[in-house]
Amino acid sequence: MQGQKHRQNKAREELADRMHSAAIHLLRRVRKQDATMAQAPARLSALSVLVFAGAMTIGELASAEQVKPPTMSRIVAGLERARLVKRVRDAMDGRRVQLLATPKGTKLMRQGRRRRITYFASQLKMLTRDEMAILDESVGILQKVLQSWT
Amino acid sequence: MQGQKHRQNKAREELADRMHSAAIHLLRRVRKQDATMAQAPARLSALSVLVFAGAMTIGELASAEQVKPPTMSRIVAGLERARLVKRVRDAMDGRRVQLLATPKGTKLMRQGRRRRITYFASQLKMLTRDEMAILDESVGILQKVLQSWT
DNA sequence: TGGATATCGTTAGCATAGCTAACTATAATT
DNA sequence: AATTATAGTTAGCTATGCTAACGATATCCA
Repeated sequence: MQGQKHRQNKAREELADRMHSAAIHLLRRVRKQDATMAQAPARLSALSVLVFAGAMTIGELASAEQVKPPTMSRIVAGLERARLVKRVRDAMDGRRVQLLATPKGTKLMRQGRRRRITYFASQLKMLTRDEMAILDESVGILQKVLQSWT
Repeated sequence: MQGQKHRQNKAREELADRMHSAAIHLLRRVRKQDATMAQAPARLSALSVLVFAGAMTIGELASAEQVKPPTMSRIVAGLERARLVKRVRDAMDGRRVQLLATPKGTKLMRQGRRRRITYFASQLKMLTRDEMAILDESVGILQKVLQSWT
């Protein structure tokens, strides 16, 4: 039935719209906590990947961050200047450069993540147990959508 | 009871962490659709507020976008150059400048929003009716959290 | 083997977007 | 009228995204 399909499309689009908007506003809020870390957002995001997923090359990190290589090259240069990561030339392939978070980088990341998450979590105190459960379930659903995204 | 409180805090932090991460990844995906509009993200976001919430001043728009006035001043300059908004001096208070989306701006926004949302919405087709309902409810909860955010 | 081709990363140059400090113009206060 | 407050802009810094062009290294294949 055509009318029903149309209603379903509309429902999906309204939901998509609201989720999109909520995500934007959530990140704007949370981002402000990062100011205490004295590192720009793209750097913190890249460092986070290195700390929590382990060493990788510039190209891999660029791809993980959905950014072009020259952009990642510069982000890494900044992180290196701040002594948060170090480069190690690949012994097998001289073109490749493995990136490693330094102890300083790892420490900063863990502390920062903790601060950001704690801040957001404190805002969730207003929610009931049921509301928390719904949010919890919804994140799982969203993760599934993101994984199979084409 | 202290043990229970601790468990609750931990649950909140884990949830906050997962929501944070999901929001980041969602926006990275959706953002790419905006390329077709030939306007940068901050401009599209500001224009969106003007189109969907109506005319307002630079300061109000800056505050709505959680950005400082000089930043919004420049974003609006770009939108004006592209003839997507126009400025109208406030008759009551000569310091103020009301911003209005032009017909061109309104049209672009509606089309762009449509494209972005349609793209995201198409990814939601894999979900069941129940999963949609959970996401729907969760967005309402998140909106509530954002509204009362301190 | 050695020249062509492919890959990894960097450099250069452009536009956008965030900030603070300092400025202009207008309004409000005293 | 003089002072103070408010709205917006300008100037100048840093950061982040892109493409195009380049150097260095690896790989292919005739």
